[in-house]
Amino acid sequence: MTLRTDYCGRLGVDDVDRRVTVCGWVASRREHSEHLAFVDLRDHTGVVQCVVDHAHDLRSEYVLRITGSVRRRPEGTVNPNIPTGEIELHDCDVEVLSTAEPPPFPVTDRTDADETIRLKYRYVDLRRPRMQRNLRLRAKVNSAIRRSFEDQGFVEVETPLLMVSTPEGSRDFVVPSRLKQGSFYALPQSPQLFKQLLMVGGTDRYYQIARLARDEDLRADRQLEFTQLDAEASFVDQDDVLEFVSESVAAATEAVTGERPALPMATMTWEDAAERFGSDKPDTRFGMELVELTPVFAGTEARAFQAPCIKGILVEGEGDIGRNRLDTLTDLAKQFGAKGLAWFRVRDAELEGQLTKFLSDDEQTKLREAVGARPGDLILAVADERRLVRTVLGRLRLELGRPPVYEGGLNYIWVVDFPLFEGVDDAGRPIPAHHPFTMPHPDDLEKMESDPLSVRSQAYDLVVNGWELGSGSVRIHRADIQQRVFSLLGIDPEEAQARFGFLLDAFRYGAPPHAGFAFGIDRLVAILAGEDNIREVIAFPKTQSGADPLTGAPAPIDQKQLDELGLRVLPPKS
RNA sequence: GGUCCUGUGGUGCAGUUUGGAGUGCACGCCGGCCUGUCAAGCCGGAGGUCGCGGGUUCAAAUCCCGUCAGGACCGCCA
Repeated sequence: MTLRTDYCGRLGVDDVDRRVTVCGWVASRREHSEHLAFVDLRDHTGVVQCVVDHAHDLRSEYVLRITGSVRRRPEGTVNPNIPTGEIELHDCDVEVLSTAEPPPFPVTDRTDADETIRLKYRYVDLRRPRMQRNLRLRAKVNSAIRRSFEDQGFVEVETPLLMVSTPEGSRDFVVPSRLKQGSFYALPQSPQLFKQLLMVGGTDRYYQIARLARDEDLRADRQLEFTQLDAEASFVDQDDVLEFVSESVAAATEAVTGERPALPMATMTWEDAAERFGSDKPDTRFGMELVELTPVFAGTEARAFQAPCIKGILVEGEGDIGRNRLDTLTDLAKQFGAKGLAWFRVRDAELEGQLTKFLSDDEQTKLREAVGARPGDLILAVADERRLVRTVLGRLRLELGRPPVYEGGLNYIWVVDFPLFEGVDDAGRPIPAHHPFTMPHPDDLEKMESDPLSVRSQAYDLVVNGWELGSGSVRIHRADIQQRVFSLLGIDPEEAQARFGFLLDAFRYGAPPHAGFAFGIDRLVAILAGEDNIREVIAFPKTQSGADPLTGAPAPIDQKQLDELGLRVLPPKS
């Protein structure tokens, strides 16, 4: 026996003449006189209007239980703006279950209060329809993902929350051990090593909706703790992984939007993404692609263009851009590492810009043709090392043309054939682009030692609207290849044993070929919910400085707790 | 670690450029009136450490320095 018979927002004309009981919060009170008042009662399904004859003591956000009779509203008083606008509850018995202080901010979707206050009073904020919608949308996504993986034969396995700290990757959140003072657990940045162990353990197909933590600085799309769909499968290749992940993402999308994305999802090589979009997470919702200009200026007199690589982008209709804006863009380009930014305002017969006097007529004509410029357009170009040119222009492209992340549909795209290494460190050693267990591309194995930077890997990212949703790879399961990668990275056998010994040991006992993936559920849900910030789809998120205004975390702990852990806190640096 | 933006009754904002009385708008709150509203309406009222500290000045919400908090971004996030 529950306190209610119905939910507010679900009542309609079909319920006319029923005597119903609803529970909820006072969304608004419109008091006409001592003997006529309207109370809108809100629960997570919506609001329903209750005609109450004495409402003076029913204030905003009071928690009420109202029993009343459903009737059609009198002629001329129907409210077409709300789903329950055709009916109302009359002849109401009102029970005050709980009184309430006036809320710190309006509990509506119409205005947004300051986020600190919203987070401090998150329990009030969550009453807003938008937040309830986001929570429920997220639950739908989780459930669709689970169903999809279950249907594809994956088994859910939980992995430890307290694990050993490994030096790779992001900074670990660390938990002191009381039983072994001076030793620490780490919260998982990823279940990576455990899921590979599960493959060695014969699990065949594993998935998990995993909570993870990384002690790095926050962003609109990054929290200290976050949620990922994590999956791994044995005896599969890259295409299999793309297929089962695509299937689950499609199922989640369909559960929310009602529309199933076309499968298979588009793929693009990393090289293509870098060349055309200057990014490994290309936003393909708009054009403004990077145009190769190196041949155009092969023999140029212009010093600024005497560089290994020149690329440009066409900004349509911005030929009248002001000097201020150009200076801002130039500053941005420099911030991204460029030496400068070349710009050309496209006029009818000529180009206007700081470099035109150094360019031949032929070069100017070819430049216009190469980018497809028309009078009134703007051309931006960067000359430098290829890698730098790509990223600088890629970022300028986003700065100039990128719509909000949730606009223009869902552009899922797989980026494949990532390089195995993304440059070299100070000691000249290659830096792994993914992680050191990533399988090189079979066609490139020959080049591993001779030209490591050109070796592709069997690593792949899923990107949507310029957001990296997730990444994965085929893993190395052969000791000889693993050994070659380690030695390229300068990790000798002893060190490898010290760092990943338990995984390498496991592989000695029969490792199946395996591959996997993980994608961020916070990001997926945010985009599906039309939010550009993942905090809006997390019930209790943290601020950019990692604080929770509601609970006060992080906070100092008692001396007694420190003593038990054998810890001493240093005085703050001055 | 860095760059930029923001901080003004409970909420959202204007006022800061060009210093001159806490000056204004909307919502909310309290009281009153009001029998068909729906962000009800009308009348009245209360409510302020202009984030905090210091400086300049006859005078600071406004200018300067520092600091705290929030946000966007760079670095960082294999």
